[in-house]
Amino acid sequence: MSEDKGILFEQKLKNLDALIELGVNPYGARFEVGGSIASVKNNFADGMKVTIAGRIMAYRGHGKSIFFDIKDSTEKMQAYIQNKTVGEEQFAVFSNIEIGDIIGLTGETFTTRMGEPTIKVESFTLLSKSLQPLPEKWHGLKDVETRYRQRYVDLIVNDDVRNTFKLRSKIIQSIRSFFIDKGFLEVETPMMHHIPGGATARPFATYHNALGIPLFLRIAPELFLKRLLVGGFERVFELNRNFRNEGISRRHNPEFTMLEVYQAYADYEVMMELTENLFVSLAQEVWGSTKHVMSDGVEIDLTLPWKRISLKDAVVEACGIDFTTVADPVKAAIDAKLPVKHDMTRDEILCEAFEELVEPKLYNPTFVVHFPSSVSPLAKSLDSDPNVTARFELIVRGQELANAYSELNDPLEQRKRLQKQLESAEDSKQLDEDFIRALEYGMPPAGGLGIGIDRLVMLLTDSDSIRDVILFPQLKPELS
RNA sequence: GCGCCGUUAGCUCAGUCGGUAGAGCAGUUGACUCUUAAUCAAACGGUCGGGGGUUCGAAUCCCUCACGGCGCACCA
Repeated sequence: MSEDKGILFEQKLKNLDALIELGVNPYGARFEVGGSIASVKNNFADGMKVTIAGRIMAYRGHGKSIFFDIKDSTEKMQAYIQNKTVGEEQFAVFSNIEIGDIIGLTGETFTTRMGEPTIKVESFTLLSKSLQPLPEKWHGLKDVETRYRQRYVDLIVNDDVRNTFKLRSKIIQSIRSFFIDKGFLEVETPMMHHIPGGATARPFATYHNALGIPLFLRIAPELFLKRLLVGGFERVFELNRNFRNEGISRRHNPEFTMLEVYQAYADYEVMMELTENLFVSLAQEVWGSTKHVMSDGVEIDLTLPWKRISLKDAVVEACGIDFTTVADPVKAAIDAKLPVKHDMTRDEILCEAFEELVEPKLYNPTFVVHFPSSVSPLAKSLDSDPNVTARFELIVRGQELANAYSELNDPLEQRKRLQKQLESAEDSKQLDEDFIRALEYGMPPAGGLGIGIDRLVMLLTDSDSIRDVILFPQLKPELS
């Protein structure tokens, strides 16, 4: 005995031995399942012969008969086993089977006196013996740490968690269909980058032994997707993981799922329409409506059209200060009790004011447009005002859910902007020369869009934490 | 990294003023052939997150460490 797994584990090992003693293989193999429990229940009539498989979730023994609940990926239902139906020998085997075990069974449906659809077991096979005790049947598993660390237990026990992840899968599938139906090509670009680009986040660093070079997990796929525009793919999207070496919070996981979409000959306004249509179609699918009352009691209304406001106007509306023209922006910001530093630029203060005063209060979807060019190095500036860009952020429920712009396709301007950004960068960052070279071949004007999928799923499934929509969220190791 | 809160049986939770730890469920044994949070009976189950301190005595007070939650910071 190398490890003490507790008295319950020992007890279950004894039950396992008892089964082996009776000639039962406790870890069965392939089992021909006749159908799901949901299909049995949905087509229920007395006298049907059915074969199902699942995990035993509850057990009510009555001496010479036993009621138990069995659950598969679709649903839970009651089964009934009697010694006279299966014989004394098999009944003895079954009395060593317990909650948590996975079995397959064949039987005939009937309805109990209390009206419960039930399967009268005629034969059964043990498919997997469980050695760990399941959480309590009534209160279930609540401890969030255990729920995240041992998600498998969370999924066994908590149906709402299971449903959230089924919905997540459905949402992602719908997003794929939405873009594929519109002629977009799904592509996969590198996750390991020589030069991390497309965002300013801190990357995870790794090393390739055979090549002898450092590599970085991508912080965004943007620069590669634009290379594909240069290559002649006019509509592309990528739906996959990004990695950012930053703090973890209710809204941040180090690896998260991002959708990036690029459409040649379009612009940021086309991206707005695309975003609106996507969100509305997802809301219809998940909520059955464009409106939904969240668990905090506040209604989210995604009905079109959505509000549009410029960053500058949004800030003026919130605090009455126009940071783009005010004489001393630092002083004005300090007077407005904004947490600014003395070396911040006018644009940075404007963005700070937006994040502090505007963003948290935008509950219903709002396109905030015209971010300063200085903070948007990959976006095209407006012809009418070169200080701001053809860019929007979509804010819903106080969170940024999407970011899009008319892509800067002027290679000379792009080089200048990236160089300027490098000057202010803390650590030694490099300019992605190949990206510039690609632009020099000519990239069609295009609209580009990024959507944080985890946050979108949070919205649609009414989840407060990103950990509730990521199956295995990042935690510190549990070694104690 | 900082602040606040939390960690008691496998699970869900009590634990009073500092006096030596309890319940329900699960598990074990026994009874029971229509139960469904089945019921009844008995026995079992504890490193009170780890370590240190104060005290005659610590789950309880203090320090420290670990992990988690929330907030801040970080994050175009």
